[in-house]
Amino acid sequence: MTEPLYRSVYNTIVKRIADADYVPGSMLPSEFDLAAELSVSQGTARKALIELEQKGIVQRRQGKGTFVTLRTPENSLFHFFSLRDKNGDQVAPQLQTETVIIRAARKYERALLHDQPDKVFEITRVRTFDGKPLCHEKTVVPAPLFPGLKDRSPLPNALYVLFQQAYSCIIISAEENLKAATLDATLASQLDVAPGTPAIVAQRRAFDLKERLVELRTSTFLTESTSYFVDLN
Amino acid sequence: MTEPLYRSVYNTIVKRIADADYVPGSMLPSEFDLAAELSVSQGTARKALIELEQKGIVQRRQGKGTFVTLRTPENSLFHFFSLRDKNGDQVAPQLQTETVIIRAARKYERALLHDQPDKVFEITRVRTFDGKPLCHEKTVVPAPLFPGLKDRSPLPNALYVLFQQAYSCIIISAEENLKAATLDATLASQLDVAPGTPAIVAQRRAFDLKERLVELRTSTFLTESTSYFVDLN
DNA sequence: GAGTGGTCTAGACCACTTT
DNA sequence: AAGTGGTCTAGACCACTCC
Repeated sequence: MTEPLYRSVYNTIVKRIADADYVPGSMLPSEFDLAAELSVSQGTARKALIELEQKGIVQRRQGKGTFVTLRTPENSLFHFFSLRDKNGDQVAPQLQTETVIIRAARKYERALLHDQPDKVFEITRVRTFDGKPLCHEKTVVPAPLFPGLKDRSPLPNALYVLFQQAYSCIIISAEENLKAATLDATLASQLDVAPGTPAIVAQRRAFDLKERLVELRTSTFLTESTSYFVDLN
Repeated sequence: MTEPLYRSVYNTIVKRIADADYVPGSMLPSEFDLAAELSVSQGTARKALIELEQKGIVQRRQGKGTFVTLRTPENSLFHFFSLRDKNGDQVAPQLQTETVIIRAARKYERALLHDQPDKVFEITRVRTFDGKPLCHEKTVVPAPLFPGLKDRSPLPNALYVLFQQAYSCIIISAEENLKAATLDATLASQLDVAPGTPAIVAQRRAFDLKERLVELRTSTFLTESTSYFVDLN
């Protein structure tokens, strides 16, 4: 075996979460119990748990236990919505409008998304902040992964909370590619600004616990009173 | 003592790097030697070293040793320049023009920068990629921290390499706030595009090993053939 | 072969949370 | 008081690098 022991412990726990043996918000067995069950030392179980915490898959709290990360509107925002206001505080936008349709996947969507879906849901939303439109989002997800999604509209503000609670799909990480653009007439009118207003356009790819690409999202942000925050390390 | 032992080991090592007892590129004492010297167990020294590696301050290589991170043009680019081309590959821009001046610090610069400098160096550069202008950067650093900087012009492509080698100032982390804008006539002509072209404007704050804010930078990126990549975790 | 970091163990004690 | 994770120790053996 070239694979370290703690890695197999890690993988075992990931599998159990993916299989809903351990559900979000619940407590994992203690380090001692996990170690005994998997026939490793407590230190080895601990190392696996620490890596799981660093990946954001579990959360550890001294005196309480280790818990499967529960996506809440708050932490979902914190991890996956990077706009800050002029004071550097996180922006909490409101949902204004939403449309959900099901349609055939475009060729590139089929090629990229998990399991090469023939059909996808397309969720289009406009969010506001301080009473003014702030961003336009077009989210595309594989239809087979989220049966009945359309019937749930209006969807909650934080999609990833729904994905986790209703579909056991836990979003762990995402990448965005940003470009600058000027708004065309259509988008400008939806965001209630003049055509030609500059905006940041973000192309997102989001991955779940099994490292499957389960979402493509195009967000268009106005940056007059907010900015997109990036931490470089 | 509320501070854990490994943290004081960590701080001791950071201090030694800041004081140039350990210089970039050189090997630290082994875990065993550090532990003996500081009267802790090997495991505790190890924990400090692992944290230093996660912060990017040292690099560990099995069989070889632990080394103080050396900023090279390559890794400096990798960590602090997030533009990707259409294939998702890192963009390596060339330097086109550069001006360095020394001037009085503006009020907000004096308030933000380390040690509230009265004078600052302002470095203005245009970078190209594939033969075309790609970005305009205005970098402001405290003059007292970088004596004689102006006389070194033309500065190397990667400023942080110079900061480290010539001034023992090791940049560890940075934050950027991004906005979208349309270029005014001046910037547009410098980047050889039409006025009104959309661009991403990034306001950077860079911090060194001692967590001092030592640089303010405003970068203006064209995003026609590149995009600004962000990893969300 | 000698020296380095990487993995793994077994045990101790501390700090925090809940009952 | 009991149970959790957090720190710390002391030791073993493995994998990799260099001479």
